[in-house]
Amino acid sequence: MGFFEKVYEVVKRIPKGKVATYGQIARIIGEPRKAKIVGWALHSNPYKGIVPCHRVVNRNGELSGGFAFGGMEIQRKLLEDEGIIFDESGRINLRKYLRKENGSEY
DNA sequence: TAGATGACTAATA
DNA sequence: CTATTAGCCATCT
Repeated sequence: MGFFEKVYEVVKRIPKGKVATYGQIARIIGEPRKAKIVGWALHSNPYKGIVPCHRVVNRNGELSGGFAFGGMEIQRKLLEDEGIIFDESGRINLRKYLRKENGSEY
């Protein structure tokens, strides 16, 4: 299984109402240095509709910014629908929403 | 083959 | 928390 596939698997496992960082995902997979590659995996050709890219944020708790999957506004709306609150700076409370690394089999 | 790029992170101030 | 610097590595040109 390639690195990309692993990324997709992990992202798909993010529970609703929670988020994960790129570094977090990379760590779960077992390659903490490839945080950037995780971003790459999502940017390149994610399984549209299968991988919840909107739940993946950077370590600041901020969303991707540039292109996402239809627009930043949609992304924010989706997260809000899942119960995630954005602060005035357009960021989310990682303390509360960051997903924990449950028993990963990777 | 080499150099530049980027949906990043950790360390430091 | 913000800003800056350096390290990282698969892809692109």
